[in-house]
Amino acid sequence: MSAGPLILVDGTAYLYRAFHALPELTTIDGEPTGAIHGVLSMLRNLLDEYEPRRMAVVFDAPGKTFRDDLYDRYKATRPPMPGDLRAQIEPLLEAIDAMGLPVLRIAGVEADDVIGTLATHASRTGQRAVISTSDKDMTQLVDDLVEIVNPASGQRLDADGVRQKFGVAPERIIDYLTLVGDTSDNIPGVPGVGPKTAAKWLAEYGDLDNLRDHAEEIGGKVGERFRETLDKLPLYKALVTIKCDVELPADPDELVVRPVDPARLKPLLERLEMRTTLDRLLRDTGGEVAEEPQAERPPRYEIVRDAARLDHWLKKIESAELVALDTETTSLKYMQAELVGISLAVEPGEAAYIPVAHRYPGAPAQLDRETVLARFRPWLESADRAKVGHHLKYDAHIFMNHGIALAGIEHDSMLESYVLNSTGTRHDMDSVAAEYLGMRTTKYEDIAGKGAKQLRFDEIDLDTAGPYAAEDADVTLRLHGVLSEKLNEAPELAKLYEELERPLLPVLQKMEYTGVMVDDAMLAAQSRELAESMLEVEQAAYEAGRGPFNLGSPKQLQEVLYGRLGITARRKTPTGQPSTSERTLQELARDGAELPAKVLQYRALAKLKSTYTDKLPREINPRTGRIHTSYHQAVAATGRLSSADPNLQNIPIRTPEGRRIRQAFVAPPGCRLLAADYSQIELRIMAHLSGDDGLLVAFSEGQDIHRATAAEVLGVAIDEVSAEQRRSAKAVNFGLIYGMSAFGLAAQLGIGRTEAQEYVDLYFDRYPGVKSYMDKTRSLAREQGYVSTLFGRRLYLQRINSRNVRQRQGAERAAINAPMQGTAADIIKRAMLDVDRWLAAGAVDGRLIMQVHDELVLEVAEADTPLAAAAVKDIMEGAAMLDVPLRVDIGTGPNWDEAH
DNA sequence: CGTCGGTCGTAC
DNA sequence: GACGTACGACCGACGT
Repeated sequence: MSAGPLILVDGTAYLYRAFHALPELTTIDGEPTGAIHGVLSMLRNLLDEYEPRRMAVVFDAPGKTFRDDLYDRYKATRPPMPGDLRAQIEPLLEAIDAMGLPVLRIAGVEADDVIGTLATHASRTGQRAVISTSDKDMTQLVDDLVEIVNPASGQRLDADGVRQKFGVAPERIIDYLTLVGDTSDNIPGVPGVGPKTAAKWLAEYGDLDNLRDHAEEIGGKVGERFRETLDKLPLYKALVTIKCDVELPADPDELVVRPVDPARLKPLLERLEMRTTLDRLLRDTGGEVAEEPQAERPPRYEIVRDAARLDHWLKKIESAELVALDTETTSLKYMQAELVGISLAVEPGEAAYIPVAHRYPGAPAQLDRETVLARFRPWLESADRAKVGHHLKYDAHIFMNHGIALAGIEHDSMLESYVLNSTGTRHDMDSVAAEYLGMRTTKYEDIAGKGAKQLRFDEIDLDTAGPYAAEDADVTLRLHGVLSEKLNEAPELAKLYEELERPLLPVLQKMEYTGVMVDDAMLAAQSRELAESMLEVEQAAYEAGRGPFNLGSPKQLQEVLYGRLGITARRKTPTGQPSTSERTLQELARDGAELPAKVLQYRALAKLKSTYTDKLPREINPRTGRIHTSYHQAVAATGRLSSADPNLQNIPIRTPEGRRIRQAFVAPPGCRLLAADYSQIELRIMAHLSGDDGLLVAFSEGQDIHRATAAEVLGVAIDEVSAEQRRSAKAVNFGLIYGMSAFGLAAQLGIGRTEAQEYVDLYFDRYPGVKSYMDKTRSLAREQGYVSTLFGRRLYLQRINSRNVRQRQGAERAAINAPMQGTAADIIKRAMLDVDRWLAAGAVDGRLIMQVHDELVLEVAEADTPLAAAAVKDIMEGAAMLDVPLRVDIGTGPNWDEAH
């Protein structure tokens, strides 16, 4: 057998420790995962520490053991296993097995016994073993070759350690435990005898047998007790003795650590929302990950550093049908990134990296960046030379930074992956390659390090950087091969990709590059005002809270509120803590509590300041004086865009104080901002998709939809609907879009649950088409596992048939919402393409600058504003032909606030 | 001193 | 016992 000890893990002890030591965790759908997290993390530490070749993770089997037969009170004081823990066992075992670690669970005995048997076997055959457990009973197994390590402290116990800790040798631990007993197993031992006495007696008399023979010699009360317990001692001894001759299902020598099985581990840990753990496990095992059978020869990656080879590759790409293209740069921030190198691949397994700006001590000579770009320019700017990339929007930005307008963006494998299945995987290249090629690609972190000492790409050694960079192009080409084939098998999706997502890419690139002008002086002034207000509110809060504390800390607030002030908690967070959420505070404030009101004010101010007025000025590019967000095109499950760095899709509007921030989004001199937003687009889509007559009529007659709903459902005349009634109807309308329950509606409106249910019933009674549409959507989702938008975009719902009620209901709500949210996303994307095309035709001087889900913002030359407003309205309203009209509200102004 | 999960809050 | 989709700030625990 090999070197290195056999590692024996007390899985049951791990499990309980993880469950009790860690906060409760659940997935978004409520599946408990805390213990799984804990156990996997402990296992990972163990693997890091020992890098074992042989190992067993041992768990108690469910059901009775021989000890229960011996002693009917065995473990009788132990509460039954909590349901939240029990539920985690099966997935945990599955995960450990998928990690390649042998799992043992043998009926009729406990984990201790299996471990005892294995440790004894190891020791007898001259092998070392390490037992990882926090259970002191196991110390009886320690000998010259077997030691124990505590998973929490990392403390190791060999025979000497046991002697030090317990005052007896490992061979005497059984006797020791017999005397002392074990409360957790409900073994009383000798009353009055604790660790000290037991150790003293054993030191004096050697072992338990000899001690019994001299029972009469022991004086005092404790001697009496000992003599009273004598007849029970054999039973106790049998109970504390670990059984070392368990019949094992397999040869202990077969407990070999296997490679991780990503195909099993990935879906499981993704379901459990343990992506970080997953990434670590896959990374840790590195080369040991089960390899897909290597089809062809190893890839050939070339680093191009001279003119002759550059010519060679230029010729190659000129004649190639499709070329995979990737750039390496100095930064992820596209507006400040500079080109460091270009990667190309023309056929799978054959790629080149052309470094142009690696700068580190001893860097070899490279081709000059300007020369290379000049040579590449015609090809890069040619619409006839087809390129494929992974996230080419970024590369387009980089070339733009060097004055090159990338054209011929034929394919983007990130968008292909997104259209195929928006939720099955993340869409970064490493994830997509793992998913569709079964490949573990080199990650940036792998070559650049991470954290503060992460290198910029131009600082990375060419011998390291070259193969990585070339691999990116190679993998992109291979991915496109697989993904385009899959897309062609689903014509609806292919169309969506070809006609919507792919053409949108350059439109977004232009929007980002243009950016939006922001008045930083105005934001700075707002920051100062906010700071003043915060100071006032803060003082008032300290007074109300009877002393200062960190207003930004929910935890401290919780202590002050429910501790110091003794307010009764009326709400709990999902983790069982008394809640300090806005809702809760609002309720408390309404009841007259002073502190909650102040905290709410403070929070609102702090949010505005830190997230917006402080943050946005820092995001202004000094070169352009503008903010350049990133629109993520492959993130949202429903097909929406998202915006980040900074997020321009959550700029406040609802409150007057927040709304002021929009005044800082301005048009440059000579221009106006034009904001155009779809009115009630999701409800209109609901009307269209459901075909409900009542809704269709209401919309085609141009009625105020919430008012119309209130009138219809409550049976009042449309001009007699009160504000309160309209508010309720609005909540119902929005609730429907979100797949709401009566419970949720009740919470939203602050009414009783039955009342809410009556409202919902009444609604469905009046709008039967909506009811049947919802039912149909749910059943369709169950049957096919996905739902579709009007334009064929699919959203797969992994959990739609889950046995877990909460998970399933969550998926059902997503199923209801996705067609409406997704169709709206499709429509505005179509509108963006149309508006862009119209702008490109040059009738007006204007640019698209923002998209906020149902709103487009343009910057237009002052003189062109009326024309642009009319045209944009027409284009957007005509972006889709539904059974109800699309309505667009248009506004213009010097800033975003006034354009509404 | 960074990372990460939890909680909260902004938008549509 | 949660009405959908996002991004991101802050806190506090934890690991280096």
